[in-house]
Amino acid sequence: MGKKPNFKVLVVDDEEPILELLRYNLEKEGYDVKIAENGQVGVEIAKKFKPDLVLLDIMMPVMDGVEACRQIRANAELVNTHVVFLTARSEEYSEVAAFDVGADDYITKPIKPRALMSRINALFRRDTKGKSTAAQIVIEDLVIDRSSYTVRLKGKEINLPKKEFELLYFLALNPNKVFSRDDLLQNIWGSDVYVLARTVDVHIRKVREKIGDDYITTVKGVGYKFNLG
Amino acid sequence: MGKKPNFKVLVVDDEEPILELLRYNLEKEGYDVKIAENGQVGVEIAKKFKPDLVLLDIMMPVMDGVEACRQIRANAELVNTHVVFLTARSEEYSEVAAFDVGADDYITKPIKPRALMSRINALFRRDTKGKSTAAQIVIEDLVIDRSSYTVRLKGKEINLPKKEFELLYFLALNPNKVFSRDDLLQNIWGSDVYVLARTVDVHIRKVREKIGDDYITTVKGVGYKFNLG
DNA sequence: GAACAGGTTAAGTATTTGTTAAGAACGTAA
DNA sequence: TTACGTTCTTAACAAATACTTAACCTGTTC
Repeated sequence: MGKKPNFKVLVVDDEEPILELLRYNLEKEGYDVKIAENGQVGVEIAKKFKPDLVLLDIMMPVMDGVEACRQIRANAELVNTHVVFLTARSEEYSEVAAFDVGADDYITKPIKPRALMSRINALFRRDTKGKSTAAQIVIEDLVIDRSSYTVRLKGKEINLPKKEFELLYFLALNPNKVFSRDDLLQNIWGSDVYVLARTVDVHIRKVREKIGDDYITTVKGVGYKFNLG
Repeated sequence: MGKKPNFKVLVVDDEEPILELLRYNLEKEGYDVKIAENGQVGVEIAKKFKPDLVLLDIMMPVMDGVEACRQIRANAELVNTHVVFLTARSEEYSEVAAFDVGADDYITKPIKPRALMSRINALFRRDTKGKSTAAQIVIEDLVIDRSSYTVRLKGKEINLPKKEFELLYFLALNPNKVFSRDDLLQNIWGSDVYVLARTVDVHIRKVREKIGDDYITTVKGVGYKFNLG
């Protein structure tokens, strides 16, 4: 289904079935998943993998979750990593310890995949918020409104599909700056999407078809730009 | 993370770990937090701090929660302060007393931070809503009346079930703004309810069935919006 | 004119949404 | 309580529409 923008999740648990359950569900949601069977291995992988989220069982052999969390929190490269504990209902006391060590949330077993996914998605949603996005860009007769996802040209509303809208929005956000097709693919499609550069041309054409040829200029051999002035 | 508009919370409990657990979670949510270890200290701090919410343990040395609540309620400057009791499951008898003394809510230990935060946020949401909530929204032929929970289209009354009404109401309250299915679930269903995003589609369809297709527009790949203008 | 870059078009594929229906959950009244 | 009617959620399939590709066209440069 919906592709997540490259979010990486590390699952650390000593129970094989739980690892598989979580891996399956997370991958289905589009996350990049790695697993570890105890805290020590978990911490090692975390250092290399630099996950955005670690799901950490508390009771584990070799190194328990609380200690693993402490070590993760101690690593400067992992400051932006979320840590969520998985605990059996009985282990209530570790709750306090977990938060002391810097957990972001904790989830009690038995795990309900749907609820878990919902909470994880919410966690990342908060992250992605606050992106620098102008609510509205006004250039001459053109009004590009991100909150309503509409474009108005001389007051007349124009309907743009998602990719076309984002293409126009991105270019207009950086007027007079030329972007190569690859730049545009990176910024609008995302870094993990593989599509041909010429795909951009087709979208550019569709946008021009709707707002006219005046706003977007081709810089031959380089790319496209939105002109202002 | 999410900054709350300066809401102040006072936590009164004699157990250190619980105080810390609550303080940690509340501060993470963006609240301004103070703590007290018994009712007497709690009341004193409350008078100066003027919190928007007091989380009050019932069983405490020096002065118990019920008495503390009574004193808070007796203070004219604290009329708008919410009081929520924290109790062990066994202390059921105090429930009646708690509400008699003017408690707003009642939460049993062991405390689940996630659920607690959810309830607290909901409490404040109700507060802030009061201002931005229109009793009646009138758009062209459509009248949405929150107090009577009814919708009239061209004068004819239409019966909408709760979810459908709230969906329409929420969208109409923020016209022209696109909301993703997840946004809608968060705002209407609540942050602790886990249902599939496609559930929204079904409700949208039912609303459209009743008020026609003109008011709610689909923005493909993004979500839904109520159109105005 | 050959090589190259971009424009344009159309077709196939993929994705998203619409719609329906079944049953779970909920509330209410007997 | 049970029975009933309603509402909510899910799942499945159909329909709509967006996206990507590839092919062909145009114009420019050397």
